[in-house]
Amino acid sequence: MRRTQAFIPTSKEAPSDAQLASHIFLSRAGFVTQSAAGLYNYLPLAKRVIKKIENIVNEEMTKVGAQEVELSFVTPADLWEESGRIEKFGKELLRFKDRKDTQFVLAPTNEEMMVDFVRNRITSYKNLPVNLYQIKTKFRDEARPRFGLMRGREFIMKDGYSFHSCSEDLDREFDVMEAAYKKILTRLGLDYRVVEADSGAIGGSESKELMVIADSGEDTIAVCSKCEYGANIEAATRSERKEIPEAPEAEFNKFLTPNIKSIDELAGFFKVDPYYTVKTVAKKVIYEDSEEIVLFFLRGSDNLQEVKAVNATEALDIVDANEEELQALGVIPGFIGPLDQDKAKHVIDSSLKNARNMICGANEQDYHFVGADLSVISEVAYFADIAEVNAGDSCPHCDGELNFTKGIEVGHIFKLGTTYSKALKAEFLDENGKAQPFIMGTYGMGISRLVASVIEQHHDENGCIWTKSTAPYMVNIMVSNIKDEEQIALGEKLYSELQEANVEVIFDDRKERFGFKMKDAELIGFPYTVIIGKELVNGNVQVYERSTTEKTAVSVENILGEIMELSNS
RNA sequence: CGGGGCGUAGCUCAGUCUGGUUAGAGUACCUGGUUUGGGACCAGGGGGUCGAAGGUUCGAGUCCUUUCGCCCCGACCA
Repeated sequence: MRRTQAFIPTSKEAPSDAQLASHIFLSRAGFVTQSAAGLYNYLPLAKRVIKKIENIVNEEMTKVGAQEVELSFVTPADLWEESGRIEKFGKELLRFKDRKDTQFVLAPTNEEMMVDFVRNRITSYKNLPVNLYQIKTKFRDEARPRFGLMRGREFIMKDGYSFHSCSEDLDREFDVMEAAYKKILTRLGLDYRVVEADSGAIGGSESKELMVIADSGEDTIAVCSKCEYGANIEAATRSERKEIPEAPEAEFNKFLTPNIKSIDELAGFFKVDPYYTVKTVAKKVIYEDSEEIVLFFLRGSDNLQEVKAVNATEALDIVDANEEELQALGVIPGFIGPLDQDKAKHVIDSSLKNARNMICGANEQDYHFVGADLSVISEVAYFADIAEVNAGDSCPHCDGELNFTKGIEVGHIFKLGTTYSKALKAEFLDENGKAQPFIMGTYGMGISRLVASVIEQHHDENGCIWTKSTAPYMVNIMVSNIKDEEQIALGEKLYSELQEANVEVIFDDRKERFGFKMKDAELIGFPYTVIIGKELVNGNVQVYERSTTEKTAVSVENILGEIMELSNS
């Protein structure tokens, strides 16, 4: 491509609302433009990058036997009613009617569609397993899209679905997909981590997320300092605390604690480690057709992990409870405790099972219990892991400690089981001629988010630094002085030679000065720029490497070979 | 959903509080010239229903009402 003919509108200034490096540089360098909140247009450079990523995904999927298909973007709403997800997905599902007044949704993911696609077409265990995927636009009407391509409402996602006749085969495929996803991210040149995850709105049992490590990531992940363990904070677990603070010694007693409501105040008042206090978090728990106040009890040293709380209560969502709701219930904020708790349904964190020497609310204005022994309710109360792990907690798998880091979720793989096949009555006949629901897995990867992730991980103050596998063009030929006929002639020659050799090359033949064109090349981030300029009098050109910002002189005779070598390495 | 901010040239913004010729700057763009190793300079030029609708006024970018759009913060520890 000749730069004079390319549609690459670069600019010095980013949109005022751009915050992230990827958003700023992808806008400035002429990759994307915004059309509305969370909606972006892809310019030619972005389209090239997307195709590169898609090709790598396709190659790796083909290697493991997954087959590419394409489902309609507009999907009948009744499939979503059939699975029950039309409620669960809520407003994120964009719904509309066609001219015949039939309800449709824009697909945010395609479990239902894919199950419908195979049901009654694959009917025998002999035709299993099968793994089908597509790479296509998805739409989720997010309450608050942000960060450019990172969290758009419309985005490109690879979504894959596998169908199995037994769970062992699903386990096998799950591992195959994990390995394939890792391969893809490695090929893209990304630093990532595979972590255990919550299954969220999709449903299912085991799931893992592929996280690109970046400070700007929206997810917090806990990673072990010693072993491979990593988990999204929503799902992270820990082993029992090893260094336990010295326990306060006190007989069971009710203590006057006027206006002592927070954990800080309580621990300070009794001069104990918050570990020995019981924290109460009151939430309103929302179910499909009802809601109620639930009290969550934790150690004072822990925080409630809301996703775990949602799972423990099997709720659709949980929101804060307000004072009035608590008063209506008859509980006394600040002095709520788990002992003799009969006012509200409650969940107790498993770290409190059989806990002794605890200080907790006495369910009475201005009173707390000291020396409480929770083993008395261990038989009757509902315990669950609802605590968020803290930095420094012990790894659940080894003796390392957990540290926090930020990640961008670019992939998520699930063992779905029969959730959808049962709901949609998608069955096959097994060896005994008996009808069984498909056992499913689902595997997502955010293609447009990967574009942004590459830049989040690879940029400097001057712009993008594309990895070789993602670069829109491998080489940029830059003629320093467009009036120098010798320079132009060499540029033209090299340009056609590289094209001939199938190197993706752009030829900056614009009538601009050296600095202008260099800044532009740095902003866009081509891996290599061949500078044809002042060194030419010595028979040399220079190769500028974007990732190191170093310029190396190469003789005119050797430049073609040098570039071929660099672009293939 | 709750709270806040902003809509003026392709882009980044000033002007709005305190209404008053023809609405500005930088940048980008076009023409000509100079320059040619880090977004250079000189001269000339094109580009605006001031988000939209309604109202107040002799007069509205500016004041009032409505509305649309975009962005940010929040959705936690009893």
